[in-house]
Amino acid sequence: MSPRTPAPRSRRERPAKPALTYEGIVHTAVRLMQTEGLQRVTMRRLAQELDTGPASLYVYVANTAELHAAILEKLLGAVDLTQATAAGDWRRRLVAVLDSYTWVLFEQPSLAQSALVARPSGPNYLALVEAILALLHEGGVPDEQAAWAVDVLLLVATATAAEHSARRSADDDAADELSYLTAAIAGVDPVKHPRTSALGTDLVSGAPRERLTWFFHVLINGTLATPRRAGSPDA
Amino acid sequence: MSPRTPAPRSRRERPAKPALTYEGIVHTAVRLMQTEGLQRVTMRRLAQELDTGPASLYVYVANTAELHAAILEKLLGAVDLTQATAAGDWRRRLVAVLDSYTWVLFEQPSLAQSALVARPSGPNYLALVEAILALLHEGGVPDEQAAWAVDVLLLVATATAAEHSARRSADDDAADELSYLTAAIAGVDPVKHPRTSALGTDLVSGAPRERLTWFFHVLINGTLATPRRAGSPDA
DNA sequence: CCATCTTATTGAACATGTTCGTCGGACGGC
DNA sequence: GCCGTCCGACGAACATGTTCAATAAGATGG
Repeated sequence: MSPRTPAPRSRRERPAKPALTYEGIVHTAVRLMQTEGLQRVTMRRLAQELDTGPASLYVYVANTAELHAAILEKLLGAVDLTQATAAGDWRRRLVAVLDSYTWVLFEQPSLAQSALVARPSGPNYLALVEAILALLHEGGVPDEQAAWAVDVLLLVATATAAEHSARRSADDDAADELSYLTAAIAGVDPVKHPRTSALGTDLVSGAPRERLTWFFHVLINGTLATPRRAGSPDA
Repeated sequence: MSPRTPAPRSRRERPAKPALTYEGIVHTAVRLMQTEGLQRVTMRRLAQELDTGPASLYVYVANTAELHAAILEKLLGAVDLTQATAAGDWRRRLVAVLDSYTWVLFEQPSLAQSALVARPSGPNYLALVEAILALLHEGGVPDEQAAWAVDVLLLVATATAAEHSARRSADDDAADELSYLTAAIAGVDPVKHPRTSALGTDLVSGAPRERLTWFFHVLINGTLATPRRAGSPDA
């Protein structure tokens, strides 16, 4: 807005600046993301927006990953948790909640990446955990298993989204198949790697979301079938 | 080796330089990692080691993540795949292979993080995939499900390791419990979040490796119980 | 044997994350 | 009301990833 910073005099002697706050920083970061895109939400750009220097932010935020995790936490407010208390099959409702979570992540895959190393722990995240735990409880999953199940469920969802943070080629859809993996599988030696060769492109095929839904069902079924102490139910 | 670059004259007019190669770059990167630690394996440091500029590396490697993924691929040579063809319960052997994989990752968690966004696709990785597929086949897992199961299995292992790339506090073991999550769970409202409150510290307890082993069993059992088309076996 | 073209290479530049020593104001004790 | 202490804020600095236009070397064609 300012047609070039009016006076380059030291910020130190500005009269009344609204004093930095964690909440203020995160709020500004979210707004910046919505207006200019996530890749513009850098420490420096954010500091500029707050009319200060980058170093000042480090008093409230440990690093960029934590900042991004804080943004994600805010975005998690958009996750639809109404299914948690709705009627119907609990599995379907649980998958619905997880799907809603992944919608948010797939919009901003690089946030998912940050969330892996600096997990959010704000109210929206806790509400999500609570909803999943309630659904698992409703499904008769023992507490011990539910505590870890919620972990894997969110881990798989988050990691799957994070995987897509590299794929960018926005225009050409055919280009996303140029992955080295696809090429490597195609040129594999059928003698040394019979199974890989037999499955071929099945290994890399399938829409991401379809896969993820299957993953969720695997985890739910597996949780029901796997007590904490013994490794497998029939071993 | 050179006791301080003898002559700082332009590299351009050096006589015979061994010509950059992808293999050479990765080999040097691995050596550098073993001698100086992973955090020293930067584009600039690596270029310096190869007596060239950083830009030259980008002809062979797309970015740092891909470089790190290439390093991991080399390290995967240490994964013990002998269990794949051994005798005994296939589940136990499958978990043994996956455990061996995670040992490598837990040594260098930040490599796991890179591997999430830029998956390795070299011979060692393919051998690992082949081994897992063979074991799933031996267990009677249908091909369609096996193709996706190998994906989740490796995803969970990799993501779990990546989660640990932040935890650093090498000396004080008690400090790793200062995670915001733990605090958030402790101070949760029992009325709004009954399930979370009930489980309490169970949500964050458990040795990482014990958890991961349980995850593996969940995935194996779940894969056996979850066909590709229908969501759940009893729905 | 020379002209031309392709391609790897490179130096320089820019934006970023993060740290450090210092400074200034606010707050509490007297 | 004064002073000393403490802590947040800040400017500057350094290392990093990544891009780009220019250049040299080798291949190709005549």
